[in-house]
Amino acid sequence: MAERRSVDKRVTSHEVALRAGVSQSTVSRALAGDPRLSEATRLRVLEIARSLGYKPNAIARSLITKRTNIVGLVASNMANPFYPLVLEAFTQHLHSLGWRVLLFTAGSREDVDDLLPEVLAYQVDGLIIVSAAMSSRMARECVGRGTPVVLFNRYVPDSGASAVSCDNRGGGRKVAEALLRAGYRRLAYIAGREDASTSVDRERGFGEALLEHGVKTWLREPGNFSYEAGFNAAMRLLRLDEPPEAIFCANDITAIGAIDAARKLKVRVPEDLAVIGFDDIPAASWAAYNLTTVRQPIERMIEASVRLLLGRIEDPSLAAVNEFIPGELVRRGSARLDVAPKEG
Amino acid sequence: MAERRSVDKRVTSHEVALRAGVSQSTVSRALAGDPRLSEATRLRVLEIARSLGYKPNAIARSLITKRTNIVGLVASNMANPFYPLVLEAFTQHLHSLGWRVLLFTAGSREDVDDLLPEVLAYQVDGLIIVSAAMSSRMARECVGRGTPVVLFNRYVPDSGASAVSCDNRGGGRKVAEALLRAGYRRLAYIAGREDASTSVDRERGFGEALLEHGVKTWLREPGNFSYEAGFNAAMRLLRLDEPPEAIFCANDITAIGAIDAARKLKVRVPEDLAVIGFDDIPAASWAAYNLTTVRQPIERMIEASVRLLLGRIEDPSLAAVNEFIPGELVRRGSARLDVAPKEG
DNA sequence: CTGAAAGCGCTTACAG
DNA sequence: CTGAAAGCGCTTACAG
Repeated sequence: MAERRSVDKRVTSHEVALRAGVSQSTVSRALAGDPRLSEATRLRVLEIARSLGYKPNAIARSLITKRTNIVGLVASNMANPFYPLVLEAFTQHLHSLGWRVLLFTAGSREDVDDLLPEVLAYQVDGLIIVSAAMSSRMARECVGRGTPVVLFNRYVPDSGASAVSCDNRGGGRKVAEALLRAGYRRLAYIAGREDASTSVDRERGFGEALLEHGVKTWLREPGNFSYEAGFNAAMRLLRLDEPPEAIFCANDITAIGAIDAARKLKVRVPEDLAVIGFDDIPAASWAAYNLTTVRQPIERMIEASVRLLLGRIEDPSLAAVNEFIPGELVRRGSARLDVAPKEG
Repeated sequence: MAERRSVDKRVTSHEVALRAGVSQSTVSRALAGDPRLSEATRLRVLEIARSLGYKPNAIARSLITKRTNIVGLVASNMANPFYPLVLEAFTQHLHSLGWRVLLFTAGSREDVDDLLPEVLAYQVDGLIIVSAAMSSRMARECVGRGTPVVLFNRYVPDSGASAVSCDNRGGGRKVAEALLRAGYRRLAYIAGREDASTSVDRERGFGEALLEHGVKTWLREPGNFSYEAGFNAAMRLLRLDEPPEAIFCANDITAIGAIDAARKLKVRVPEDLAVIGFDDIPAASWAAYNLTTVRQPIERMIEASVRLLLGRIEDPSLAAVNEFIPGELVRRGSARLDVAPKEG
């Protein structure tokens, strides 16, 4: 056997055909399960394919079918434990449906715009963009090539992209109403990034509900969805001459930082201060925090996103759709929502 | 314009060639930056390509070059905040080098084995498997097709796969030695999954060092790397007639659960109990936990993994390599390592 | 029921 | 400096 072997020993349908004594087309048909093939040939080809470890080259198939069965997933902000959960749920859901995921990370709309041409070069059949927007130019580009887009926890009206989001505004309202009902009056909001619709919408719902109930003013601190921002913002709030009785935070990590700041200042939670977050990440239910929060319905949001995306991949004539899925207020120990507060 | 337009408007090199009045090969060369092309044609072609929004089809290119520039990344255990960080670092590092990431999730060796044929069908140039192993059969399969594999925080000797891992055994030793030096004697280990080399090696190093210093026995509880497992295991340990003075946990999440259990039982950390973790996830430095832990050097581990993988992609004759990178003991508030404990 | 052939959109020797 | 042609590994009309 002085025969030269190529370095890479990937087996092709031609080799299978050779050994099976059939044409290459027949091999292709056997693996595709074409019903026209005779049982005998099909079994023989399959057996030989198996013994050689043959699997059709998905790249070659994609070129001819013009379908890669790949979804591009643009993720962001892995420092917030909510998003790894989203990422994992997306990949598992898509895999179970036979799809592959090409992963990218991008923090801002600009990153997304820079990245998208690279993603599109790989001919992804669809695009999921988590928690980041895109320019209308790039949105048009996607529409132009017929690549459907779903925005997750973001929306860009008239972009041609579908969007699935937690009802952040409604969530903010629920928090405001629960706090008011429990007698809290002096309230504060610690924001996330100002360019994030999640934070903006949560704040908007919160403020609207306060106004509707006659509460005209409240405190506000900027933030960026991080523990440190929550810690520092709460420090500033709690050192005020008239500190807030309750703080609503743009997300759970921020709320956790706020709780630690309160403890550092010997402000008791919930006796002296109520803290409410948004997301319901695993740490929210850790005993040290026991955080009251608005739970984002991850499973429903993922399910809706995938349904909308695959629907438009199958039928490109479908219109873009926006879905807002309500979150649920999860009552734990960081706020006394069922009784009037101490001085209420 | 009653002309029919195809649904998908992806532009090809042929269209660019047509408009530029050159051959399709010339378009390909212009975009590849072939130096033989005249400046004039190159610029003209590039300008037309730009105006049409043309980008070469990476799938077609891959078919001919037999290189996809895609790395398959098999991730696991997103519930442990350490791994999203790893995932993000990998994608960013690979992207900056011009590589794409095809993402899969798998919890066990069996999952990996089931998944790998799908990954390989996409002709990935290399494979990174995070925190899970693979059968030697699949490892052989990868070697056979010339697809290099790097295992991250796992190793499979003689598999042909490279491996990069934190020096878990050394980390366990450091913890044991620091505790003994500080005077702790009655010690415990809360394990992770028994099939995880990370947990096994940490425990081994811990036990070895104890034995070498004459400590012959210690307590042990099973676990699974989760908060709940840490909480429950610590509950059992602390209710013992002679509870441990210090608990070393297989990872940070487990340690955080253990701290919360201690607090629930009014056992003070670190006064009555030292708790030490492994990973140094962000939550380890949250004020509520202030966890002493062994930091895994993520950046160095990622850098080494990518270097080993790409090295073997460029030169398949390179041998598989195992690298163990030392972790650093980060001293925070959950253990008194610089003084003898109360009753020491 | 099966095969020969075309073609997906590129890259890259081979010519000139 | 540029073009015509082959070919990557498939799928899928088109024949028979």
